[in-house]
Amino acid sequence: MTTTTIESPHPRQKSEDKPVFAEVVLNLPLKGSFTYAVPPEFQPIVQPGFRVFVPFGKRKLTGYVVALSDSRDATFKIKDIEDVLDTGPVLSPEIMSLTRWIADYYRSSWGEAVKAALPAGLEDESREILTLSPEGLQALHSEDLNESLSLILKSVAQRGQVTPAQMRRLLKNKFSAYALARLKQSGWLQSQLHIKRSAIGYQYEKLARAVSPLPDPEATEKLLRRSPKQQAVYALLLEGDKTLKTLAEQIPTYAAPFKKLREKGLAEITTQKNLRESEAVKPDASWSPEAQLPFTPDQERTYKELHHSLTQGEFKTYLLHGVTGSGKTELYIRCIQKALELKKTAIMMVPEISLTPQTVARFHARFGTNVAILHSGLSQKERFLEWKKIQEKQVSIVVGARSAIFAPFKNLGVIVIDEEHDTSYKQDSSPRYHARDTAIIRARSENTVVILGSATPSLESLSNTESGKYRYLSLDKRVQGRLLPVVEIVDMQKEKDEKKNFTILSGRLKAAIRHRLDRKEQVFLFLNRRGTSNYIFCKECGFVFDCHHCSVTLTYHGREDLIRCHYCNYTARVPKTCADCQGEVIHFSGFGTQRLEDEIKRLFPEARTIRLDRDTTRGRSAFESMHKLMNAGEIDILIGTQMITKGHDFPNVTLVGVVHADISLNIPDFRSAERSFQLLTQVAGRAGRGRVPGQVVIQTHEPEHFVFKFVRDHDFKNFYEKEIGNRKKLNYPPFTRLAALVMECESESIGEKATRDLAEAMKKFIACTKGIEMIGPSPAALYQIKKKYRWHIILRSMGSGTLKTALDRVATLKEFKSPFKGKVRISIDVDPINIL
DNA sequence: AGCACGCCGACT
DNA sequence: GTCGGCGTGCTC
Repeated sequence: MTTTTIESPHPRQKSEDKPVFAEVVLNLPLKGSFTYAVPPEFQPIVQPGFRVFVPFGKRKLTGYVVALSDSRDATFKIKDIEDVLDTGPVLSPEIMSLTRWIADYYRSSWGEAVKAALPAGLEDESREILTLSPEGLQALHSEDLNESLSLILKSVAQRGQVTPAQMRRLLKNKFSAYALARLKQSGWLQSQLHIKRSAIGYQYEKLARAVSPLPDPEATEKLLRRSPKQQAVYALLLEGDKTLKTLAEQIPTYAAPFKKLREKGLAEITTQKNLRESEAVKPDASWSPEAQLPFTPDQERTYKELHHSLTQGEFKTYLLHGVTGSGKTELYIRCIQKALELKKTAIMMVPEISLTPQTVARFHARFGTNVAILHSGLSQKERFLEWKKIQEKQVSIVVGARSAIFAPFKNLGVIVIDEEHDTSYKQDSSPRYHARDTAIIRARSENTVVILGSATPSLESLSNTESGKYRYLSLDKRVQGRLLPVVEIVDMQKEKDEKKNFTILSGRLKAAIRHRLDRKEQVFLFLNRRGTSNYIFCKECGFVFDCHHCSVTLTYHGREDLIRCHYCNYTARVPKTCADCQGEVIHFSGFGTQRLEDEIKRLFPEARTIRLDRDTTRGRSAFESMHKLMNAGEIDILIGTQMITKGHDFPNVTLVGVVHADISLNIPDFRSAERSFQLLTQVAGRAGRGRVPGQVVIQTHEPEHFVFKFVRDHDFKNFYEKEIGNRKKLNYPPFTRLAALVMECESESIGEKATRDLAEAMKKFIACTKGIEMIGPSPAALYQIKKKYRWHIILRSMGSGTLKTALDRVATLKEFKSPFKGKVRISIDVDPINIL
């Protein structure tokens, strides 16, 4: 379909007397929609869900039509929609209501939420392009100009054309908007509005055509008399414009004669813009679906229940709790198969880092070309094409990370969320939505089954099974009777005191590595590098200082020599001795995978060692080659961060070493124990998935911490009981709801003042509002990120309703709306997953 | 978010 | 008196 043959699936009745207005939302942090008039030529076309190009202030932007109406508020002047960018709605009613919920719940604008739901790069924008006029050029050489004027003129002269944004970047603080305005006024600079059309949604095609008006037949005859080939081509063009492709099909040797025709001025080439079409998915003839794996009785029992809900087509959320290797994926696949049998569609979500070629291959093996894949490794164009496959119903399944929840499916049958506890499901920029919770909202309005799967469910989800919101299902046996790994905890404090071993590796872990190397088995060493802030602990007993009110590890501030709670701002001098045993206290300073690698190479020079983390891994190809090497047995020791703990299956890894478990344990966050349990269980699950039972060695300075006991015993149930008790005692989620206000500012003093002012203003009404509480303000745990200082204020309430009311109130405060000359940025994170 | 307008101190 | 910084308010 080209832009010239616009059709609407539901042509709207065109009425002469009633003007049509469109409510348009924009990808700007602006609440509310804007009303535009729909010019008559667009009236039969435009529907809610269409993208339109609209003038907005001095700019032109892509907007999304959310509603049509025939009346309007007469309080402002109304502009016309300038262009319609689609031939059909890109937003279904389902996605529109989902994005509206996101905007409302996570406090972004509707347009921002819509932007998150569509593949990136679709938006057209206008931008201003500046060029130098002849007078300007002359002035640059002859006139006596001040610095800011001449700098601007020079920058334009140098590059031919510049956008204001480029100029700002070029001249930094020497740039003056005022000077630019004057230059434009004087006519020395010319400004033009260029519309930058997104290349993603369109494709351009070369078109051959006869030059019109046609020269008189006699002249043409004369020109072509002696060249039958040219005549043939020309005759074809007279029938109508031809793409070069069709021309080639009809006359394979068209090129030379066509060139002659152009030289003779009879033909020309133009470019036509078409809406990009996705290539039809070609069924792979050689492909046949891989056989189903037989179910264990456990799986069979679980499936029976899921099957029931699937065939009922009801909204129901299941939490599938199954240890690593218990066959969750096979269950997901069967449920998806069931949905397809029912002529429905399916969304399969996995954490970004689990979306490995292995995972993808598994789905391709079972569903062939019926699967679209959405992951961050795709280019914008590839991503758009995958999205288009879904939109055009060429596929019925999507496998993808967070944004797959917006897959434009109709008739959704099941949404699977694997590793539901994974924190990557929460987007960390606006709109800060949680894909799991968004999935449940979507499922509710589309009567769909949701399956949340995890070996280590989040406390939130598990407590939802207790309240009856979710249905709990468990798979507690590993398929083929595989054994759970044997977990040992090594006390690194003792290692130092008793064995005088001050290196990274304990004697126990070294011996274990040696043993595995001798047996030609593989070793995986895990080091969590997300230990950004320093903490204080006792050298003698390993006691870590934490806040009594918040149960959050206190962070050490070297500059002021203080320790501080990043929730409630409790501050204290660094204690001289340990509160527990009077021992000497020191502060933690970390080491990374690089140092671990050096150490390993020194200790085991003969072993083939590879390190995989953000520094050594660029792109997915590094993963793939690592994977091949591992499975070919070309690597003995793999050193890595969290990146390699998911979605990879290494059957010959029999030893997993967690080098420094304390890092995740002491992240100043109330969820650090839960995180650590999940992480350690996950990492341990990497050991011994083949025939050989696995061994796990965890090194820590706090062997007494309750998390380790439960990790060692593979005891999720009791971990949950213990941790949920802690949460209840301290009033944390899932017993309460949180929202974090995050202030960011380049100036420390201004930011501090703005934060204090906002907190004061909030205190006034929080104090007299029931069921809501303010924690902080305090400097953020990550106090400085990219030259910006950060603070936060946490709001805690009993229910999400109270929280919403309070946030609505906050949004009206002038301290929130215009925080200090616009230098301070305030964002709201509802249901924050990392308060750092 | 971006952009214009308008107020005020600083200096050719 | 102009220049240029910066806060304020608006965008259908």
